[in-house]
Amino acid sequence: MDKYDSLLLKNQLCFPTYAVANKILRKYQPLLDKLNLTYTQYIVMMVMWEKKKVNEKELCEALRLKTNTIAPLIRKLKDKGYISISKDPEDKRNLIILLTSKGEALKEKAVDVPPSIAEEFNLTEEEALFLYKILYKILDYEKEI
Amino acid sequence: MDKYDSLLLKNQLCFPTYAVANKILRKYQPLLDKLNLTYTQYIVMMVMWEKKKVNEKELCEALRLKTNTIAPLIRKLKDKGYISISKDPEDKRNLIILLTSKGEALKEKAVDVPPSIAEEFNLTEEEALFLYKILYKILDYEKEI
DNA sequence: ACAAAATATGTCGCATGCGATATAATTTAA
DNA sequence: TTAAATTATATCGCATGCGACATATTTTGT
Repeated sequence: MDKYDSLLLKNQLCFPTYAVANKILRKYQPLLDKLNLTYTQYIVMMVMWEKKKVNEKELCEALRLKTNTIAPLIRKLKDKGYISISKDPEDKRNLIILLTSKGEALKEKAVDVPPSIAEEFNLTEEEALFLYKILYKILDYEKEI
Repeated sequence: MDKYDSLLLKNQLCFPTYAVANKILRKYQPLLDKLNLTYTQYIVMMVMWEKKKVNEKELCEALRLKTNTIAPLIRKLKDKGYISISKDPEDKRNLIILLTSKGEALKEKAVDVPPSIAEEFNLTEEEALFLYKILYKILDYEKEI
């Protein structure tokens, strides 16, 4: 075991994770082009289709993204008419984000979009399930200090 | 099974893959700051430490990235003095990218960098191996037409 | 009450990644 | 042989993601 072995791409989990994420994005983009959505806009819409109403903090938490990524994003979706944005009168720090009827209607077109990554990349049911479990284990893990 | 179930974040493999990749990047960045490298620059250097000499096409293939991502990147690494770039006299379309001695020296500092993602996120050995296998299965899979 | 801390969101600058397109060099095919 | 196809790389414009920092609002501590 060479002391530099950990510096080989093939010995690092970070690299295939990063490369697979890129590969999946490339797979989705042409499908999402038909909806005139980017991938990030698409996952925002997925949250909106599910929740109908959220504030920005909830959106950040659901998507594991920061406010400085989300803020410009929701403005674009508002411009497209899929969501509305307003201040919460109860607590004016909060943004209330609502799914519009136009946004709701987009859901019909979106049903065709999500390719099953498992099928797309020829994974077995077992592999897909295992992958799913491990990824969420990583996502939910908060290292104790 | 609702027809919209596939539009739930929790039913899609694409989302956790994307979110985990982001999470890993956030984990690496502060460590790489000490080397004054970005993550993408870091994985280029990993290839260079291993191969010493590549052309741009080989780099793109190793990192599964496109030339329009790699091109500006290698120019920055050249500016930092870690690699040299020249035309191949044999075939002037090719770029020859060489690790410099300064780049080689950086390897010493980089040995400390890679956190074991498995340890970092509390995965078992078995989980890490399985994850690794599935990710590379996806990366290497080319759908037949 | 009211200054200080906490919370939610926003702006800025940087570094990606990508598709579309362009350019230069080499290979191929009629 | 030489125009067309292929190959390798570069440029442009767009949409992220992020840390650092700023702003507005609410809560907290004394």
